[in-house]
Amino acid sequence: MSTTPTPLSDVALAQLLRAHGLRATAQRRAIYSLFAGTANGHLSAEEVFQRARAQLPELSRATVYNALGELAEAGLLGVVEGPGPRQFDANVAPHHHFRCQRCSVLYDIEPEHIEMTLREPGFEVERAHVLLEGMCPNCAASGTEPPRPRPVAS
Amino acid sequence: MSTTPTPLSDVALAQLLRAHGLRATAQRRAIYSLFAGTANGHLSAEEVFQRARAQLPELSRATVYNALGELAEAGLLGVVEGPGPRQFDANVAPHHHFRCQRCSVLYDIEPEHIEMTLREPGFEVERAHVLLEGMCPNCAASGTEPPRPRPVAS
DNA sequence: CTGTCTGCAAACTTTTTGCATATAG
DNA sequence: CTATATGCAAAAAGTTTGCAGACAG
Repeated sequence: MSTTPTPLSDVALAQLLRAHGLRATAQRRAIYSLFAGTANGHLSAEEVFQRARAQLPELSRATVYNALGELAEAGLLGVVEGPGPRQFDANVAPHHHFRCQRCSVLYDIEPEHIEMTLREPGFEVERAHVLLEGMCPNCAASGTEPPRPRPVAS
Repeated sequence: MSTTPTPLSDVALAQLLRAHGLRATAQRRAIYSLFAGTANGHLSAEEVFQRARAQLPELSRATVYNALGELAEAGLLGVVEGPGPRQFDANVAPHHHFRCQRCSVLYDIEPEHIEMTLREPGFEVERAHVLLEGMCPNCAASGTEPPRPRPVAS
């Protein structure tokens, strides 16, 4: 469950970055490839820093924060605010989230799975984000174990 | 729009705090009364600190953070996470929020005004919070003015 | 009185910034 | 070659903690 996820070639990665107005540096490629490699990838800046440093030991936190900000601004990453550090999201399409109160894992919820109608005259809604909280299927299945604090980057 | 909102007597305030297992100190009364005085009150820890210090010059930030945490834990205040500092909310009942992208003001949205159905087997939803973003009636009315940064505590 | 709360200061976490150097295009 | 990005270090912003003294109940 944690072996070599490399669905995008380095070249394709570089093209993608350039297509979005960003220079294709080694750091940005390494950072973005972490997300491109994950289907349902939610990572904090610190997690990105730890993982990317495995490939680029020189990498600094400032660069990680800069790069994540630029990738988000370019529309290549989404941002999920919530308790604890900001989470960056490989899934750019509008969607919702479910945070498990037991294991803290953040799940994507496709917009089709939430039917929503708003009745509020005067408010021009541009975006809607639903944050669901409760018990995820995994934790619901594993009975009444003690809550784990926070999953660490593997 | 900013004059003497004191709908709860000091005594009632003290009783309320004690009823929730908290000692009724001057600091907690001052802090909680800021919220009790606002219908749609959303304040950050820093805003609370600034306003409450007007009544209690000795007040320290640590006490504000402690008190807000205790009030939230006691169920007297809600917490709204988002971009920027945590916001504390006088409205304890479950409800949603609308953040104006122009003026950054956070509005309460009553749950009745959002109809929502979730279809996700396996996930046991305990709470749902919708964050809407767009243009509030005020800003929509005032045409195309430049976006104000963030409203400061008056 | 006694346990809880406060104030102060210091530490901690997360994120941003300034500046000299390195590198993509 | 030049504008942009990086690394480092320092600072900013937000929040938590330890401890001695103060105060509610």
